[in-house]
Amino acid sequence: MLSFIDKYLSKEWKEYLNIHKELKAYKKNEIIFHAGEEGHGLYVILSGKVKVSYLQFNGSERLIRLATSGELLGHRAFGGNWEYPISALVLEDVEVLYIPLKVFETMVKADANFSFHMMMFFAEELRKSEAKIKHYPVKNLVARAVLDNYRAFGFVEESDSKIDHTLSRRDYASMAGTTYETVVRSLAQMKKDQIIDFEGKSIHILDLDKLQNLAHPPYKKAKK
Amino acid sequence: MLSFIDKYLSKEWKEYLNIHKELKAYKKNEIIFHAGEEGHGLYVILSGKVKVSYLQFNGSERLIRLATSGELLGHRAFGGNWEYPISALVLEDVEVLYIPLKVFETMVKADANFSFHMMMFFAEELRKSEAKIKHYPVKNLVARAVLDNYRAFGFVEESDSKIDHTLSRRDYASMAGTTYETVVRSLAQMKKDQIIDFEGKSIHILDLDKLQNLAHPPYKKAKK
DNA sequence: TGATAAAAATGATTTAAATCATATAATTAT
DNA sequence: ATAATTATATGATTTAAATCATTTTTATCA
Repeated sequence: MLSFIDKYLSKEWKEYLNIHKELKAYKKNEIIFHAGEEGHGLYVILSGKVKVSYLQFNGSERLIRLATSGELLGHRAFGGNWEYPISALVLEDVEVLYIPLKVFETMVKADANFSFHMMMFFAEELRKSEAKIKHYPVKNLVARAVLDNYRAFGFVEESDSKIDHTLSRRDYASMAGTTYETVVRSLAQMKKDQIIDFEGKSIHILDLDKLQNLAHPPYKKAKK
Repeated sequence: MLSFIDKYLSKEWKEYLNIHKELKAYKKNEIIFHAGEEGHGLYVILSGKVKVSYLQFNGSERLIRLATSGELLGHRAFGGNWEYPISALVLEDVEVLYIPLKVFETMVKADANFSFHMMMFFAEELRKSEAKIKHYPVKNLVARAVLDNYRAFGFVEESDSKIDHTLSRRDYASMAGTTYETVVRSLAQMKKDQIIDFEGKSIHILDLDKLQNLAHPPYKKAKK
C-alpha cells in the first residue's frame, strides 16, 4: 500500500530520506515504542499489523488505533512532551521505515507541499479523534470496535466479510472503553441479531449495513 | 494576546494576508459558524469569548472548547467534509480576523515554516483531544470542566482565582458529557470540600492544586 | 415593577453497565 | 499428551449516574 511519504514527499527529499532512514523489523508481541521512551521518530509501516494504545489513569489499557501497511506510526506523541504514555505493539510481524525526528523535521520545514499534507493529515486525525468523544451506549461502541477492526484488517471473501486478524474480547473492551464481559454480551447479541457470526476467534460480518448503523447511529434532532 | 499568525507567518505572507483578510465582529449569542455551513475559512480571535460545540447523535450539544483572543477557530472542520456539525457561539462580543480557505491554503503551501507550525498545532490539538478519550468518573470530568473554564477565561485576583466568565451548569454538563443535575451535585460537593466557592454565577477557585488533582487524577499502576 | 421564563438545587426512582463469582473452552507450556 | 494458563461465556449483585419530579432562586423583559 502506498504510504504518505510515497505520495507527498518530493523527489529530492526522498533521496535525502533514503540516506537517513532506517529499516527495522519487529516480531509479534514486540513493542515498537512505548510510554515516555526517548529518541522517538516517525514510523511508516511497510508490512504487518500493529495496535496503538496507552495507559489510562486507572492503569488499564486503551486501544486507540489499529494500523497496517502504508500507515504512519508515532505521530501521536507530537506536540506535547514525549512522556505521553502511548505504545505500539506488534500483532503480526512488521517491517517499518524509521524516520528520526530530526530528519523528519528537516523535511517538513523544507518541503512546503509535504508539510501541507502532513498538516492535513493531522487535521483529519483530529477530526476523527474528536468524533470519538461523543458518548454512546456501549453496544454501539462495541459495534464500532468490530467495525474498526474490520476496516483495519478486514477483507471480503465470497459472500461475507471476514476479519483477517480478529482482536480478543479484551482488545475490543479496550477499544470501546468498557469491560470484556460487556463485550462478550454485546457480541452475543449481535450474533443473535444476525449482524455478525463467530465460531472460535475469527469474526464474519454478515450484515455490514446493520453493523455500520449500529456503530454510527443516525443523528436525532435536538429536543425542543 | 499574540496570535499564531503573528508568531509564525513570514513578513511577506503577512502582507498578502493583509490584502485578503476580512475583519468581522459578532455580538453575544451570535453564531460565527455552524454545522455544515458553506464557505468556511479560518478565524483568528482578536477579542472576545467563544464556545465551540457540536451536535451529538442524541441531539444534545457537546461543548468541546472555549476560546479567546489570539486563538484559532474553524480549524476543526479541516480534513473531512465541511458537514461536520460543529458550531461556534459568541459568549462575549468578539472581533475576528477571517481568512478565506483559499487564502489560507495558498499561504500554508508556500510558507514551509508556517506550515510546519500549523502541523505542530494540529498535532498538539490531536494530543489534547486524545487525552479526553480516557473515561473518568463524572466528578473528575466536572472538575476538569471547571478547570478548563478557568484556564480559558480565568484570572487571579488577590488571594483566589476567579473565572471571568463562568459557564452555566448546562455548559459544564455539555463539557463533561453528563447531565446538569450531576454537575450541580458535583459542584456542591466541591464547594463542601473547599475546592471552589460560588454565590450566584461566578466561581472562585479556592484550591487550584486540589482542583487540578481532581481534574487529572494521577496514574495508578496497572494491575498485575 | 411585577410577570414570566430560565437556571439552579435537591430528593426519589430507574437503569445501564461494572463488578463479582464461577464455569467452560481454548491455547500454551512442560 | 497432560497440566497450567489464558480466553470466553453467563448468571447474580452492586453501583454510579441518568431520569423523573418538584421547589427555590435568579435573570429577563413587557
